[in-house]
Amino acid sequence: VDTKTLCLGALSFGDASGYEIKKQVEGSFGHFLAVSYGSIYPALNELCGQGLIACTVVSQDVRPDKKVYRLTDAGRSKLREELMGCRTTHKVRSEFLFVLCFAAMLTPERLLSVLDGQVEEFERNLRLVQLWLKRDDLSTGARFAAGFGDAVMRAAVEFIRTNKGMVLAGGGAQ
Amino acid sequence: VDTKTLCLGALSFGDASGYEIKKQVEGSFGHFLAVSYGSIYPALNELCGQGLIACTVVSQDVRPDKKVYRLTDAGRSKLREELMGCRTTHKVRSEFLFVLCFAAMLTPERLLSVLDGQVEEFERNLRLVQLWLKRDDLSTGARFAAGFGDAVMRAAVEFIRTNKGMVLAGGGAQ
DNA sequence: AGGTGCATGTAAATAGTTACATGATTAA
DNA sequence: TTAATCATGTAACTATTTACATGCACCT
Repeated sequence: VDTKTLCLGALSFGDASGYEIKKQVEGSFGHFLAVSYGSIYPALNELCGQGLIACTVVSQDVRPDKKVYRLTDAGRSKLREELMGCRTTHKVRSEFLFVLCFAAMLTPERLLSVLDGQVEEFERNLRLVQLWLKRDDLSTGARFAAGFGDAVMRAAVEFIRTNKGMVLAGGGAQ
Repeated sequence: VDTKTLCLGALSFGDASGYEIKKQVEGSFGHFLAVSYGSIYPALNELCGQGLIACTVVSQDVRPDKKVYRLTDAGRSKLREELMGCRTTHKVRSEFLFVLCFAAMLTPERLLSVLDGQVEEFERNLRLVQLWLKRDDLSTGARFAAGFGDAVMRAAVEFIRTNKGMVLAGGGAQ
């Protein structure tokens, strides 16, 4: 899923500006997708050029102007096509686990801060996901994705909690 | 963790060639790290030039020659330094969950194949991790990383199994 | 006085994958 | 005979992040 498809998907939930799409993605897809403005704005301009989305400039009295995009019929078709044909990989890239593989080379302080930091991050994401799950206008699919994150991150936190003692005792030479 | 640090880490477990490092990483770190030859070989050459690893060419009678690398003292220091100072992000990028968010736009066949495919992949990785966990020469840290993968992927498979019916019934309009 | 949020965008840097190139051996 | 395993490497391409540029309003 490149940024263009991500934008099409986000816009299928409702019209939005680039800024709003990023906020929305962080709030709902945050635990399994990342986006930056540097990729979102070029993607929106390209999609506009291809006629897959349409742009309306909205002047706001107190805030800066914004460009609100909406999905066209062609865009909706393109999204469906993409969803039907794309690969559906689930990739994890964890420097957290990599560093932990070498627990014996770390100081106990470092080990502790890495473990606690990761628990904190999972719990931050869990709160976001649970907030999301409370909404009653959620589609079955979106509910599945959020529930998946909830289940997996709960398991992760529980594992770290129960095995923290082991790694702290066994690691930390030096 | 860039590829260079990954190579230093892999070599801390024992001398190896680029080819062997990739196999080793796929077998043990596979569920949370990916590497390709296109990044491994340049990384090894660079590390060699910096004196962080040393190279010995081993001629084999029937197989092609190989370059076996070993960590130097400088390399081990560099690895420790890197492990002590680097950020420890845990990133998930899931096109699987993204596609599932739009379950209502997919055919039931597509939905079923995506769900089953993901379960299969998790189970493949679970088998690898469990094989790894059986080894008794495993450091506490490596055991933690493998156990984490085991716990999290188990939770993922269980979630998909128990919620497959829901998403199959609720999604698949069209 | 300074930080945060709103809002859009570009350019350079970073990092990585994919495809290609080569070639012998072994198992199905 | 066809594919897979062993083995190293390069070059082009793809994608994304980071840093920069700009600027007003609001809160502390």
